[in-house]
Amino acid sequence: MTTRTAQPARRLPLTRERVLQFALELADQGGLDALSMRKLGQALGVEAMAVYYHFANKERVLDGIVDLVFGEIDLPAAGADWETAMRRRAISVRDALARHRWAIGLMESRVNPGPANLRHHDAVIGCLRAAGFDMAMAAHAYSLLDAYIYGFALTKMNLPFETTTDIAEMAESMLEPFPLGEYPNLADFITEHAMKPGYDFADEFEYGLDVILDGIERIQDR
Amino acid sequence: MTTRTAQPARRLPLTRERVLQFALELADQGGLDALSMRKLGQALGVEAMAVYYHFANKERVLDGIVDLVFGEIDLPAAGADWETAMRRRAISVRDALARHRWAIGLMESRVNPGPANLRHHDAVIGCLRAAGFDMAMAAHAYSLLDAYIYGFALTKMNLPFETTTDIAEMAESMLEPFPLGEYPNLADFITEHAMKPGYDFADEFEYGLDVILDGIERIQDR
DNA sequence: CCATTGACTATACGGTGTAAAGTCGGCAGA
DNA sequence: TCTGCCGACTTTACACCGTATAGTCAATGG
Repeated sequence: MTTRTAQPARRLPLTRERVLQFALELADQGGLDALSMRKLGQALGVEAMAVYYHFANKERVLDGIVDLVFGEIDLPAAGADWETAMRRRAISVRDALARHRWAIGLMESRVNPGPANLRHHDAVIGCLRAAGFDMAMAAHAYSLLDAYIYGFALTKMNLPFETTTDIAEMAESMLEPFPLGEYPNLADFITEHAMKPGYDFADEFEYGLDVILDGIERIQDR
Repeated sequence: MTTRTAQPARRLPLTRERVLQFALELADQGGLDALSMRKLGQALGVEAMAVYYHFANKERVLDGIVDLVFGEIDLPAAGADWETAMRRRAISVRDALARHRWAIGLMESRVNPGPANLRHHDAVIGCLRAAGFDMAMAAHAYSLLDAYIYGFALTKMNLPFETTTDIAEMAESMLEPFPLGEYPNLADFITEHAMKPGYDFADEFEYGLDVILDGIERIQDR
């Protein structure tokens, strides 16, 4: 009996799936900075270079976890009308980006899109086309919606506050280095609106989304 | 006569302004990767650590060049109606982000906004308020417009093609690893629309912008 | 039994931001 | 004129990063 049988499978072997799973977890917990090849190796119980046996470079790892995020997004349902389908998809993207804030700058810039990514694009275009959009109009609608969705996530991403009192502190520290009254409209906005109880910037998302969907609908109905 | 007078001012002394000017140039020419403290020092004819005498850390340098970009954006004109003022501002932001692609992820995430940044926000809010928007509606409009503007810049930023033939090559290499016909709608979209001569994704910007402005106007008119 | 090979490790290189200490010329006061 | 200070910059060092290259070693097939 060798020591090998005494400790069978003391470590799971590396697979692409296992690597991506741990990479996703690292990024989710500590942002992209926390996802270094060395830390990834350590999390897997392996040297950093072992990952390079399964992935050509770090960029391919990023490709992989971005496609995992795409896989979490609900595809537009086939049965529903385009407007509710697009609305639900938009919220699903927003939610996925909220769960994976590190992904916001990466989702749109993949040179090697994965299958979930392509399937997602295919389904959205298919939904719009099935609803009677011609190609140009489908392009307009898709471009407009995605710019808004990703842009909202981007502007919301690093908001350094969650609560109303956080906003107050933040605003004060931002305006503090400048003469009082230098930015009267901004000051008004903060005191009269952003600091009001019940205000949550995240609520703006659906408001703007509906403005866009209504605008597209009016053009399409003409 | 010393050698000192023979070579007076052989190097300009460092100032915050000069550092930021060179930092901006480095970022414009080679992206954020090209802006390291060592390269910045080298461009200034100085050791990297010299910059730290004028800036607490690299983040403060980034704060500085982001505010230079904000300074390039046209403030909404006071005289014009809100819709043309917002339209011109949006295009001005789009142009500034096109000149400084590296800035796209940074503009919205500054914890220490500079004066140009704050002045910009103040002017936009002031323009909307002067046009009769109440605070909530001004917040809706501003949030919607900026999400779209920055989102469009983000989705357009890393598009790896400029010409129609580039699109064809790109699309082929993207779909090549997958079975033919796996993504029929996407394939249709590319062949029937994106590859048509005269198509330019950048044109989508103003289309979507007008949909949004019209939508806001209709709400405001009610 | 031996050669091969798949999966991983070890080492090294050039890069990063930045803390800490050292240098040095010009200037203020005695 | 000498002295001590101090602003502006340099030197050195550390811990990290992605990754090229070479080495190790158990399992496997002939």
